[in-house]
Amino acid sequence: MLEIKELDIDKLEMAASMLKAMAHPMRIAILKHLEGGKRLTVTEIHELLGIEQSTTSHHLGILKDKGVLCSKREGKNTFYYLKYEVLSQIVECVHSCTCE
Amino acid sequence: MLEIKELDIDKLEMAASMLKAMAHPMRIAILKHLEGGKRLTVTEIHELLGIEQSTTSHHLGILKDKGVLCSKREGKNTFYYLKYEVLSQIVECVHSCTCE
DNA sequence: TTTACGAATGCAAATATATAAATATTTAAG
DNA sequence: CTTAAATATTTATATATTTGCATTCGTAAA
Repeated sequence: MLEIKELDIDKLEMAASMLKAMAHPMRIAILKHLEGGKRLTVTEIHELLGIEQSTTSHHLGILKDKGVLCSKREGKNTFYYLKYEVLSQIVECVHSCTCE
Repeated sequence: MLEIKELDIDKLEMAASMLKAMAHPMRIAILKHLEGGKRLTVTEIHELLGIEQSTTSHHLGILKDKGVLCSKREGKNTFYYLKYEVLSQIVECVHSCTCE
C-alpha cells in the first residue's frame, strides 16, 4: 500500500520532470525544430534560435537528461533528436490551447 | 517581419507558461483527478492529495491563472475543472513516455 | 603535435518557484 | 450581527532555474 503510493509519487515526479524540461520557450522552440524526426547539431540550433552556444548546450542537456531528447556524436558535431516522436503532440496540444 | 517573430516569442511563452503550470507532481495529480470532466472543490483536492489547504489553493490558482483550469464558486465551495479536456492527453502522453 | 572547431562544464548573479504558517476574505447558517 | 466553514492571500524562507562568460574537453585536419 505504502509502496504503491510511493510508486505513484515517483511516477508523478518523473512525469513532472519531463514536462518541466519542456516547459521553457526556447526549449519548446527546440522541440518544434526537431519535429518529424529531424536531427540538428548544437550549432545549428544555437543559430536558429539566436541564443548563446553555452545556453543552447545547457537547454539541450536538460532535455536529454530528462528523457525528451537523445544525442549522437558524429565527429565534431553532436546531433540531437526527439527520443519519442509522440512528444511533439504535447507541443501541438499546448499550442492549440494557447492560440484562440 | 519583426512582428511575426515577436508573435512567435509570445506564443512560445504562452505555451511554456501553460506547460510550466502543469509541470509539478502535485499539479499533475490534480489534473489526473479532474480527468473526464470531473469537478472538485479545494477541500476535496486538499484531502485527496494530503497537502495543506493553502498550498492546494496556491496550486489551483497557478493552474487557473495559466489557463489550464476553470473555477466556479457555488456557495462556500469553489469547484475546479479542466478548461480544455484535451489537456489530459498531455498527462497521459508524458506518463506513457516515463513508464517503460 | 599543434591548431581550430564544435560541444560541454563550472561558476556566479539575477530571477523565479515552492511551501507552510498566519491572516484575510467570502458565504451560509443561526 | 455573529459565527463557522471554505477559499484565498500575504509573508517569509528555502530552494531551484536561467543565463552568459570563461574555460575545458573531444575530435579532426594541418
